[in-house]
Amino acid sequence: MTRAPEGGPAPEPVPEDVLVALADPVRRDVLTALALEGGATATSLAARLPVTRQAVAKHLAVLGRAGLVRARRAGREVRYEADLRPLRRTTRWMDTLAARWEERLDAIKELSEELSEEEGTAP
Amino acid sequence: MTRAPEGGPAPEPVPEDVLVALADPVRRDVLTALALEGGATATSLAARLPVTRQAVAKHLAVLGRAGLVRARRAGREVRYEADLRPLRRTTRWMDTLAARWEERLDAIKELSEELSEEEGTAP
DNA sequence: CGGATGCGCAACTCCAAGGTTGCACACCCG
DNA sequence: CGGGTGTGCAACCTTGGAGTTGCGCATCCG
Repeated sequence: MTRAPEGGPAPEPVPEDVLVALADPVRRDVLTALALEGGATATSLAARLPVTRQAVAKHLAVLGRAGLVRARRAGREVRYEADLRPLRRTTRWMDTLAARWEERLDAIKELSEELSEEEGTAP
Repeated sequence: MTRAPEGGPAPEPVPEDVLVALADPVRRDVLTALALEGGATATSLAARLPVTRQAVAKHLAVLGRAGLVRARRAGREVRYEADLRPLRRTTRWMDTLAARWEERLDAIKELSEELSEEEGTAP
């Protein structure tokens, strides 16, 4: 689930959501377990984590909102699987930002050096 | 400051701290402003943000704990500068994790397909 | 059929993060 | 020297995130 089927305009997961999702240690553990076991239910996850099933369910909802997890109903149980594409997208987003910022910082540094030269390295 | 001078064993900033730091929108704005202007004080940052100077100071402390920001005292004011290296380190860390997980997921998928074949594509 | 088993929803508690105000101290400058 | 400016620290308030318990409903299986 994680969202009502055909309910709203389906807010696309943005990199910010991924950052929020990964900021929590329990959520990281959930995602790790999901990736290592290739899918699990909220109940089975709660068994190997120090929290209750409901807590896990909430974390899965957050991960789902970030697009990192997809739910699949199988009979009476709900199987969750990890989707790592948003993660990749987020790292690329961060790298792009970092590149832009570094470029900017270099430009500023260079500019300030030029100013120092023009003024004869004045104090 | 951001840490007592010669106080403890100096807890090294880990990728988790970076995730926590970047999970907050105000903190992202602070870091952005710092990168675009090449350094600023808590007061000047508070001027262009919808929060008080003290709030900015707390955010700068969090960013500092993640290693994303360094403080430099200049007379009576404290100039903060962005350090993007922890950011780069974090994206690489995340990419490595993603790669490991994807590898694992592929292996599981392949395994389950083999099992299906052995059983004659049973339902 | 009837008891397990698994989920979802709702109400409630708890605490830390984010934010503010107030004040004292250090510093620069006219 | 004295006022203006910039910081740091501490107390305090408020909100939302994280977690739990309790209950009702659906589904599987002996």
